[in-house]
Amino acid sequence: MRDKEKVSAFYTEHKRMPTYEEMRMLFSVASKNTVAYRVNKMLEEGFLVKEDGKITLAQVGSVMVLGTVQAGFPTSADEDIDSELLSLDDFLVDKRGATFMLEVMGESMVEAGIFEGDLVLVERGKVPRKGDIVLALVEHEYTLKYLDNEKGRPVLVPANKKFKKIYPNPHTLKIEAVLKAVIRKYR
Amino acid sequence: MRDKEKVSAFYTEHKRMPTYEEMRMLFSVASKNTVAYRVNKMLEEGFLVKEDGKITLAQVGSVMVLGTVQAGFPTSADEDIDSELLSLDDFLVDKRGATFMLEVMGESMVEAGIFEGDLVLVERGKVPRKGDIVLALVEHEYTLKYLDNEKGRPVLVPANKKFKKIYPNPHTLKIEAVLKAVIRKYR
DNA sequence: ATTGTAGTAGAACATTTGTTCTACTATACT
DNA sequence: AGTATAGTAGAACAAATGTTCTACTACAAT
Repeated sequence: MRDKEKVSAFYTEHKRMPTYEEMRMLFSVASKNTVAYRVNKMLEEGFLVKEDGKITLAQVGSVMVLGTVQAGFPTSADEDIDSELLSLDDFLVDKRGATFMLEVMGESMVEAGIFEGDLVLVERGKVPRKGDIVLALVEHEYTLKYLDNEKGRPVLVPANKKFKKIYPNPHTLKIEAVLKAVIRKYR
Repeated sequence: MRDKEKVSAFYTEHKRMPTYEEMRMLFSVASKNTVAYRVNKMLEEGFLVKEDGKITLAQVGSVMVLGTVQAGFPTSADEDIDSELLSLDDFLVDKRGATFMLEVMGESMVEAGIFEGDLVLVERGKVPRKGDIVLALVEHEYTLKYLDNEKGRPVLVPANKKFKKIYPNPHTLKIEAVLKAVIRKYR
């Protein structure tokens, strides 16, 4: 395992950068200067960056972003694919503290590709627009529906032909949050 | 904004904990001891933890995990919902460096709730099992299909009635990766 | 064989870190 | 009024941090 991977692994495990002393042990070297030497290289390569005198990873993320499914992996000849690293937290969460994860119950949004058991990320306080999928409170029940309007009145539209549109009382209707993302996790 | 939020915000922005001096400025206090005093409280409350003499956030994450959609938000009377914080990176990525994100092209998996434009997280090197959705290389083209077998021979099964099963040559079939998650992101 | 270069080692160094001490202030309680 | 108590301030502190210096080694190039 190369230095870079060790540093990355340390960061993922401890949620912070290793100190020079810790790197000295990670790299299995005897001198702190050797660490400084290698750290400098990583700085030059752009793998690490220095901000306010503190050394940090240039890219904190956990997934490599490739192109499309059809394109697949870059011809695996060159083994180290150093495309962009992405943090899913940064990618999917705009407003920390206002973003919540809920599990989907029911089949009312199957045609929108939202199945029972899926996880949804919703953001509170976001202004809902027509066409958004929203988490609404109707008749003391929370439900996930498309938001639309007919003649100025809000309508909650399910994405399942078997379900009916809901015409809630505009005054009691409460849009709790707006859908930001759907996540389906496999084993 | 309370201390905790300031520390969290600093962490999200800088990907590291603030030093005492930085906290002193964040909290707008004059003495470093005041910082130590408040840090101690946060340690007692369990908001921060000390590992190897280093202070870190007890929970590094960006989304609050709630129950089901039906349950919705805890009766918003008590405004600060301090349920568990989750990091999507930790949640969705097992093997850092072996996990890739690709964009879905085509409609061959719509019935599995995987639409064109969705993002998939795949893991390389994972041993594929029957029933998994896999990223396979057939006829020099990458494709996303269910993996099954008939009479010991591998079959790639689309989740769309309009598409046909694929019976690839077992010797040339290459399973590049296994599907770990599907992500659909809205505006 | 000599020269050059990349990497390592070990020590010395100035800063900065987190900690600890005493002292002061404000507020609430009796 | 007096007395706790929680919070802040400022200074002093030891320990650890990242940096810098010189010296040594191994290998490659000419």
